[in-house]
Amino acid sequence: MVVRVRFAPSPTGRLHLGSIRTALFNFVFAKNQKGVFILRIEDTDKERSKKEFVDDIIESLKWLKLDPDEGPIFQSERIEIYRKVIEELLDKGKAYRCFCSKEELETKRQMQITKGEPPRYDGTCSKLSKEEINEKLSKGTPYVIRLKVPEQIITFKDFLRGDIKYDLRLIGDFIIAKSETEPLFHLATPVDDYYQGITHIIRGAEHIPNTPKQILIFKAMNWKIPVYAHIPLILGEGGGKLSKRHGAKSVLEYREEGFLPEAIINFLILLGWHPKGDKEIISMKEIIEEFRLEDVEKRPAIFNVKKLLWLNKIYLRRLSSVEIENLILNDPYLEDLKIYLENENYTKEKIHKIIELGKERANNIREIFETVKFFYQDFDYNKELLIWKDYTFEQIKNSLIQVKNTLENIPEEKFNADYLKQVLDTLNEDKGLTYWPLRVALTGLEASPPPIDIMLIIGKEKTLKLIDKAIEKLS
RNA sequence: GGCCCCGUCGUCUAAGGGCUAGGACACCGCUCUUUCAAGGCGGAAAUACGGGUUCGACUCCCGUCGGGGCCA
Repeated sequence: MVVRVRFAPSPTGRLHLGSIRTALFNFVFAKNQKGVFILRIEDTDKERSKKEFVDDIIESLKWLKLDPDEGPIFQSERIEIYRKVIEELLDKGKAYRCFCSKEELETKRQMQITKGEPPRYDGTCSKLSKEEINEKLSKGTPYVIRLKVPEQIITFKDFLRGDIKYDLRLIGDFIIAKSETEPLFHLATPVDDYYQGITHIIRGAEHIPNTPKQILIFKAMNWKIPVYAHIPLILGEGGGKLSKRHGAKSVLEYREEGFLPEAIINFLILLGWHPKGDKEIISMKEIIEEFRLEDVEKRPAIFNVKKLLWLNKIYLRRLSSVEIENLILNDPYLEDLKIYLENENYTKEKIHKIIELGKERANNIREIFETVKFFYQDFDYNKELLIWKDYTFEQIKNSLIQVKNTLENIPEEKFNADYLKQVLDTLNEDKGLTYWPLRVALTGLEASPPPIDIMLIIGKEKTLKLIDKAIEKLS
């Protein structure tokens, strides 16, 4: 039998890392099993579902290369299917219309709470005769549709956790639809899972308590129950489910910040699963080969940004400057960085070198240019910054003058890394006296790439100008 | 509050009756170095607690505590 799994988000907000991880586990399992990965958009809540969030979901999956084999399938387009199921459930007496008003229900609920009973529907309308129902219908009394829930303990198997028991008496006859054409989550989901031939339901652990309700629909319709596997939640750094409220960023925000999809995938798969051995860096290809659903961790994992940063840095350093350039050129989310690639002061070759220098010091693509901004804009600094160790302004100034004179005498054809190093290294016993003020003069920063690399990019003329500026500051 | 899930370094995890409880991120130190980053070397750091079962428990069972989720 072919494995079929689905990722079924509601388009009610931007997709964050917690959700996309569910998609990733589904995707990886499907590919490992040579199965089918389906995208289903659960948009039955018309109030909260938005087109922009549907686009966000699709774009996020695309960026991370988690493309669905089927879908997107929209629940909002399948109302007719749910209607048929609801009618069948009503016909078979597995579900019934409930005409109780909100006020009635609330009073009953309060009474149950006072008595210390679990608040649940008491089943009044399940006892209505055909005549009573027809009468209420003809009067246009508003109603909802409830499922008849047997008074028993249900046991279902979770692929990761084993048997989970649930006392159905705590649920009561719950509402499965607001009307024949307005199905609720607990109806639409199992109906779709059945009709879309889903074999394995891999979803977040927050759905464990929902599972008995959905299984009841399967049972009422006499359908084969799929395998359920509830993967652990990702918790925010302060504890608590990862959510927008906890400051969880959306997938596409990470994209905007210049994170690499490979790093995000690598990071997320390691939250709850790990390959054999001590491997930390793993490609999608390897994940697909090695993934075993049964090896997935049960305990919730706390989201740790530092590790994501580390992984991203590793993937970033693997890219050549040309690859980084192409990423920027082809990603509309990084469009504003193009100005750095098209700067007329530098040749293509020099821009590649700038990227190379920035890349070593950056966590993500955007940071590359932050660390080498001095190549692109005028800068200023306090003259105190020029001071190396305990040297005086006078000594620093002399050092800079010495450097300047030396550089001035170097012919253009000898202005290369090896020669510059050879000459500058011998100027002072304490190399810091040469390089620190020079570096500050060239960058205005206390932390930057090495001065020789910078000089080769900006050229002799600009270098001398910047040194002059520093000398002037000290005069 | 009721029900459910989960408990190994700060974090992600490895070991599923016998190990000096391993790795990675982060942290600290040393090294390299003009600075930063990266690299190299080293360090500190965990089986929540209490009872069982067993010759032997991080591992199995029970309880407590703690964290999380769902419903209200």
